[in-house]
Amino acid sequence: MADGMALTARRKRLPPEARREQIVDAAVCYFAEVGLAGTTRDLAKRAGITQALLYQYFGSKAELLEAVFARVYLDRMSPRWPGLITDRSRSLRERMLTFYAEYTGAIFSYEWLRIFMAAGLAGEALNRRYLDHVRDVLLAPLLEEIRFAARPDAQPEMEDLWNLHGGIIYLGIRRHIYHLPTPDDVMPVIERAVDRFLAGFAIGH
Amino acid sequence: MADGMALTARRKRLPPEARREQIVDAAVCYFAEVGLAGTTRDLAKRAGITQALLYQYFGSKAELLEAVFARVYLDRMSPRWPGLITDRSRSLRERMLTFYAEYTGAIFSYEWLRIFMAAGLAGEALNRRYLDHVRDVLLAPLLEEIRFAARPDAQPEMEDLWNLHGGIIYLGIRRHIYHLPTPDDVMPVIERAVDRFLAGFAIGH
DNA sequence: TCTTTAATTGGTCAAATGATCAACGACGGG
DNA sequence: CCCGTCGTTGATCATTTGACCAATTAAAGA
Repeated sequence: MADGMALTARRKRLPPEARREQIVDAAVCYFAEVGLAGTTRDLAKRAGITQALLYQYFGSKAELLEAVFARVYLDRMSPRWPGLITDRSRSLRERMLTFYAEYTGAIFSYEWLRIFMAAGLAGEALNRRYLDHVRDVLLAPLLEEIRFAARPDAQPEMEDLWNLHGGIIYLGIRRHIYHLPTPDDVMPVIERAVDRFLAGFAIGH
Repeated sequence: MADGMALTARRKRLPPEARREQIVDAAVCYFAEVGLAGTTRDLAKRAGITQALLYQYFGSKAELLEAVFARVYLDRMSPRWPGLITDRSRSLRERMLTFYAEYTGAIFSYEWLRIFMAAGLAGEALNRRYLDHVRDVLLAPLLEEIRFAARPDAQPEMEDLWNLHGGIIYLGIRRHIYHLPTPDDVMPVIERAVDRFLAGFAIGH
């Protein structure tokens, strides 16, 4: 019946840039779901193109995965965060809550968490570079701010900050890696965690 | 020269149970390193046996992986922990520190963490069952204990406990999944985290 | 020592997979 | 309306991989 309609949908011609975008989009979704060992054929089928076309835009599967990594990580690290963290015109608590609201808003996605974890297991250097960046650009300044606000006899270490950070990230891991039920709104949990953390270093609101 | 010696080493005949054990041991190590998509041939090579021999002991790769999961998870959940957690003759802080010392001692291994994470990504139901067990048998009783000790106006929720738990587990993830440097001794970090947590609910030592 | 048992192996098959290429055909320019 | 460009496709190749089986041989019992 609708045969004519369905058949006319085949062989759509796209400008290279648009096609490339479409492939990377589909690849992000596909590899997040089935893991980095997913096949180029399944990916092509899901993207509605032929497998051969993938190799028109990417020289190899590894090259395609590079594009996937770039897409997933790029622009998910807001350049505003370092400035936000060190803005002493706002209370430290307020800064931390705003930061973690935006940060979890950026990375608590099915695609990001699963591809990041898969890349970690695969030994991709990308993860270490990313987390080094998190430590140097976000956590280190934040540690400075907390130390500045904390009593001299209760100074936190970087490991304490990783502990706070990990407790928050673990929420996303439970949700997207293990498929366990988690609160729809993560902010109340994060708020309490930040409050406990700051109180632990004798920092009031 | 040493040819005779080297050649006599080939084709060692083992009793089935011992050979099976050896295969599972090698498989745990191998799959933890390369991921669950590792090949039976590489595994066999590493185990010093032929690939065909794997199929003498396991009907399929999936069945072998089942044995790997069983090996990794079995007996890593001590039956002593529930009793330890609810033993009110000891201080809550002491119980929590003892528990997390033993718990991290049990699961902070390269093999456990990586296979557990890979299984989670692969969608194995095992992970959910394991974490449900952790919640029901360990965290739920622990939550009861903390609520008992906490002030009525500062009662923790399960999500707060997951937050503490996650912050601790994240240490192992950084170490074994992301290969990032972490403290050799995790207990000082855990001790401070537990202390902040308890203080947050107005529980003294 | 001889026989029997079964643990182990080399060889092989079928399917899956990454990668390649000649040919097709949709689109824009003349 | 025709033509040339190039995005796209179907077919195909070389490996890899899970799985299987007949032949081999180490080890135990008579």
